[in-house]
Amino acid sequence: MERKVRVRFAPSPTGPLHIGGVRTALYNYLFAKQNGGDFILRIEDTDQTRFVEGAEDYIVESFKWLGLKFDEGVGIGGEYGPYKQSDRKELYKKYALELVEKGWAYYAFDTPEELDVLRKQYESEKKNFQYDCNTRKWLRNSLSLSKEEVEDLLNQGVAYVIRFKFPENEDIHLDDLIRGHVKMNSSLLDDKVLYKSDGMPTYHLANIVDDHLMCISHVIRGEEWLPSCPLHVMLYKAFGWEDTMPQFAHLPLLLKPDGNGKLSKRDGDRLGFPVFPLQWTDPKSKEISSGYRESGYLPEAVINMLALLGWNSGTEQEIFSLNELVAIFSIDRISKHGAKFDLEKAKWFNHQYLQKVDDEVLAQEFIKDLKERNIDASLDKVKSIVGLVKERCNFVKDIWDNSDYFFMAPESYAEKALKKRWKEGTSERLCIIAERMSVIEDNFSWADDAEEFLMKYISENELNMGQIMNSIRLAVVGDTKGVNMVDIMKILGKQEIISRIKIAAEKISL
RNA sequence: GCCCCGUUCGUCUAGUUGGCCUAGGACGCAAGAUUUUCAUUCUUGAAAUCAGGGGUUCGAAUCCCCUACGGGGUACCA
Repeated sequence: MERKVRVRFAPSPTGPLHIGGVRTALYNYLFAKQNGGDFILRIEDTDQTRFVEGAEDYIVESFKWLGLKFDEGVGIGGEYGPYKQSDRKELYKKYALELVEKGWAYYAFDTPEELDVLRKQYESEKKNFQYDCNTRKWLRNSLSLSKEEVEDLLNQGVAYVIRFKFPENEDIHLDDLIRGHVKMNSSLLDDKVLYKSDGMPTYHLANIVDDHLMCISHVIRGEEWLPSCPLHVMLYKAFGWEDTMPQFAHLPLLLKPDGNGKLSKRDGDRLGFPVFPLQWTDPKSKEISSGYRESGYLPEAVINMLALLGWNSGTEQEIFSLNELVAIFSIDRISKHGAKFDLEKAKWFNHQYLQKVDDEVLAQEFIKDLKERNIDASLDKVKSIVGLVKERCNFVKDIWDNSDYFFMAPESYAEKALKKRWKEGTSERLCIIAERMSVIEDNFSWADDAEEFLMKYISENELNMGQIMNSIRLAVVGDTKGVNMVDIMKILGKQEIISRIKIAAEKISL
């Protein structure tokens, strides 16, 4: 029977949400929506020592910004709650005990310190210590100790953990939606702790219990879980839940743009791009990590960029809206190898999306930048300026560099441009032009009339256009950059243009 | 060390049932065109002996084996 598709994104609130995590969530979302399924947010906070203040809110806020909506979960609710594992704490012990009873798990009384000593000792002999089918025979657990001894220890309240008991020499098979068939031998696997001495389950137990209880149909998660997947498969078997075991899909990781290893927080700071969706301030160190949102990325661009990092549609289309992605996404087109993050391409995506944003929206954003520079300008004016310059921008914050001359007269003139554009006689000629232009009637067609006049002036004096227009541009803009000269004249107006020309003619002497 | 996963232009990738691949696209890069400037845009180009070596086959990027390299895991972290 076809099961309803239900997937979950299950971060642990140990800090800001990593961009790789966002991609995992995105793929879950796309898969769920494509199949008319549910997308669930579960918070996995079973490690109390790593809890970070504000991380949970950060996660919720991030998805809000990205526009990925959960159907169920923390902050939303749903029939299968609670969705935070610390709120489900009481539930897990029963399942751990069930496994002990069935002979799939056992109590272990070894302290972390004791195990640490063993690990070090093995290491010094260039061997690897593992709590497994061989070593458990002589370690302190309910398999090696007598029933009475175990009961005594339990009654005395001695700290214990519950470990999974891997059968000896058994091949464990799993079919991964991305990797295909994977086989591992149980003798190589260690008896993972399922239930910790602090009364909390580990990831492995909580994950399987919750996925089962929440009727999860597909587990789409990072590749770092692939090695422990055989344990998860065995847990389903041990509980007798094989029939409803979810299908697994292990995603390749996001890698550093340079060098090796997976993308980390440090790389972002080092290479100048965000690794987190939103800016994050570490509550303890107060260290600030940049976010996509604060860096000026549009959520749609981030989504699109992430979707194409390790997946492609098989067509040559690269720009996709969320809904288009939902329609066309497929797990079997996810690549198997890690992907290096590409900052340039990320910028390109943002450029594409910035062009689609309405001029008025852009203008409103840009007005905030202007206010910070103590510049007041009408929305209408800013709107037309934005319309002219946005195609040269990747981000809203680029607008200023491409339009500053609309808001202030040049204070200096670019040296290189001067050398190239300002020849002997230029100043004198511009004086004449300014005089003649001041006669032109100052109405809505002023700029066009001015252009017409300039053309005539150029041909009458047998000059070439570049000489004149470029020197005017230099006078008005202060550099060789800028949009079409007539458009600049239109927006700046007659008085301002003439004044800037006169000032330049005066200031610049060769 | 051991286990698992991977390896096509600098980067993201197409290539999925071997032949239409003299390996395609995108980002970036270079050149040219347009723009009187800068940028955009457009066109063209450079860029992968398909990690290397062995097989299988009439034929392999595509199948098999080995090696190398990369990634992940190896916690009472997730």
